[in-house]
Amino acid sequence: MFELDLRSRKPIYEQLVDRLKQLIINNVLEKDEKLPSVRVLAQQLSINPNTIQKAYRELEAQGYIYSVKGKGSFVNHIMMTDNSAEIKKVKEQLKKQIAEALFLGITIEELEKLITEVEQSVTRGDEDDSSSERR
Amino acid sequence: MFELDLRSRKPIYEQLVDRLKQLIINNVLEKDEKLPSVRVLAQQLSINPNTIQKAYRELEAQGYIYSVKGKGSFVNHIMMTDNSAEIKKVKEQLKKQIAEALFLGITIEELEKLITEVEQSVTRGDEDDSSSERR
DNA sequence: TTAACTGTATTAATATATTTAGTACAGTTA
DNA sequence: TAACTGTACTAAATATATTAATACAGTTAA
Repeated sequence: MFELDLRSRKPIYEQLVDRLKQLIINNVLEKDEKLPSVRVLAQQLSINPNTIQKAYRELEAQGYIYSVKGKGSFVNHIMMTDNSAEIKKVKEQLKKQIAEALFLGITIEELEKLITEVEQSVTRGDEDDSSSERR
Repeated sequence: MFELDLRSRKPIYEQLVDRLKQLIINNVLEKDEKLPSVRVLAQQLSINPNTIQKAYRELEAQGYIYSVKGKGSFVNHIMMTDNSAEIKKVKEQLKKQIAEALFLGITIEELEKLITEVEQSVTRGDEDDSSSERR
């Protein structure tokens, strides 16, 4: 399904959360699509099922997936009823990132270009994972 | 100088780096201004000097401050000669955050409003720390 | 019903990362 | 010289992340 960096200082379960979020956001995983079971995914990635479970639990708490005992975990079809807390968090984080970007010399034009880029790739449903690891 | 959340899962030195970055970016700390010495700040915050040192080392590596043995640590007046790696990192992170924001229902208009907000507060030199703890 | 799958929970052991503590050395300043 | 600065290092303590093993309950299909 994807790769992890076991040597990274970033915890595995956080990598999992980020990666799965991206796949959901970019429509690679469709609404109601079934995710691999904790045991299967653990075997595929050669890590412990508990670590997968921790990631799934976090994704469920953030409203990205829902889990049904005995059936599996699925991509959420509606956003969680109350995501205002999450929205606030993302906005705060964005403000910090934008301030840092401007400080580093990135122009407003570049920032707006980033937005349109992301907007297009998301609506097209691309898997634009510019973060790295293509092999 | 500021507060830390010792109960947070986020390492203290990372909180320090983030907080000091914000102060520098928002011009609360001016160019060439002297930061508190590692020992003094450690005492003020009731944490170990080594933790401060680790944060300062990180800030120096990222080009935000410079340190002179025997004199102290100071806010950098010029950005580091090569911050392209940092710029790339910030851009990647921004793309992820923007994708998440759009997914959560934040509109492009809101994103652009965020940019102008940040841009104005930075150029005005406000300490717009909307993240919290005003007392 | 049974067998094989699912999520979930719990406890213990292990590994890794963070923080503290203590000490030392070198440069600066008055 | 005395008191400040940054920096480096080792060791111990603490916190966090990961693994391992096991158990239980719901689902599905033979």
